[in-house]
Amino acid sequence: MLTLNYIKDNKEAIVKGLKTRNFSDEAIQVIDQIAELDVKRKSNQASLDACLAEVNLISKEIGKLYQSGQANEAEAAKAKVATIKQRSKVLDEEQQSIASQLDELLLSIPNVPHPSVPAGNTDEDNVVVTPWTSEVMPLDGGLPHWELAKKYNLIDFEAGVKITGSGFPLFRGKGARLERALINFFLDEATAAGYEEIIPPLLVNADSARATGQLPDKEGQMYYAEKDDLYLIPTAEVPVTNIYRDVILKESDMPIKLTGYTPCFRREAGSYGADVKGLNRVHQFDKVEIVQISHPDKSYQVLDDMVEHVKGLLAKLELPYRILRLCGGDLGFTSALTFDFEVYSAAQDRWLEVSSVSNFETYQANRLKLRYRDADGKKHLAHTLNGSALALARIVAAILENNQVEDGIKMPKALVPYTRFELIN
RNA sequence: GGAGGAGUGGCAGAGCGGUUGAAUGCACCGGUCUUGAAAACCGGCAUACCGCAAGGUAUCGGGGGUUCGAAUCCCUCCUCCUCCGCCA
Repeated sequence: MLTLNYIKDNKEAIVKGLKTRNFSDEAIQVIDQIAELDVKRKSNQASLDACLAEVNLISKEIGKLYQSGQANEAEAAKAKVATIKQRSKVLDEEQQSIASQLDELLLSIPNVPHPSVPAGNTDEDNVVVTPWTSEVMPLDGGLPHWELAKKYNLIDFEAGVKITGSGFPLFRGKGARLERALINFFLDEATAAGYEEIIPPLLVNADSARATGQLPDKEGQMYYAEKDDLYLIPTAEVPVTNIYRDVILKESDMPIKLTGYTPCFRREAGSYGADVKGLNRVHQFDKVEIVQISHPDKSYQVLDDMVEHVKGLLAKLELPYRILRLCGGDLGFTSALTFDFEVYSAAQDRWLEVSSVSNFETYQANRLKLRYRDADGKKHLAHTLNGSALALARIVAAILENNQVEDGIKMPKALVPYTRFELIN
């Protein structure tokens, strides 16, 4: 969330940002409500502090009175404290109510979009920044991946349905091998680019989910283990970024570069039909995530680096892709600027989102309480960024569909050392 | 799962109802001394909020309670350690 000070000092910028996100004028009034509540909060806190100070002072006197045997005077002082405490109790309740109202309002404000974020309502309005990049042109048509999966016995969707339910694919044989090859390939590439590999827990507590912004606004997206009050991670971003929750870094610690492979779990209630066919949208998928914690001055350079990294992966996989700059309406709640990567699927004649690379600036860091100390010893919020490098299920779909040759499916060269086979047939 | 023990500042570690936001040591920063360094000595050194400041308030694993007053007593949750049980 945004900090109170930022909101007070940058009202214009926030209002403009909320408009980019298509917030209504009524919704934008929260900014003023927050400012008013904050004034109330300060004056109430001052009164409360004064009360408590008085109680503390008298209590010390009572101690001295008892020690010097002046019990009567002490009793009188106690009575005085009792009246003050009645007042302080009221003030305290008031303060707690103000704090929770303020918190609720603060949580309702999304991140301020970067100036380069285009206006727009839906994914139709996203701006294509890299139109088409591929050395190989895909075949026209061909079979969609769910048919290829069946033909070559790579993915058994029915078995997944029986074992768990719809949206839980079961990979087998060369399909499983391809999945594992991709995971290893992505991790090796990230490691070569200087990212430290992490294997995090797959369940997280509410504090962690809140810190990266999944709670409260995306609660319904996560699987929840009620008995233990834990959430299945929707992305490695959650556990990996939370490593640095409540941490004060040295300036020289940054940038911190982390990568992690995890399965990702998403409830994704709602949509049915062609959009969710096969691997297009599943409840469990594998993903290699890259995360960076950056100095605020460098974060946009870091974002560019991460975009370049993802470009490199897609180039090595010889997949045709385009990059989109997300418009205000499609931008994630916590993000300031996001680039989506989409891979073209000839068989389905559509673009599949395979990566999303974002700069959250201080928005996550504020919830995380992730700060660094500058040369003068002053503390500032760091910037956090992350991106998929890459999301597996759809990449598998794209590789299968785009590499159909007469006698099977040809693996991209870069992947062969990992798959140890060149052809699926 | 059962039985015990423990959680205090960056680390180690005292305090176990009153002037303790917290002794002491180490680490760290500044200074004196020195040609320089070490040693020695002097000073500084938690976080958040409010305040121009002086200063005030809160925080001794989290939450709640008792009390005029809680790091200290009670309840509860969490974490760690030891032993037993179970187990990939």
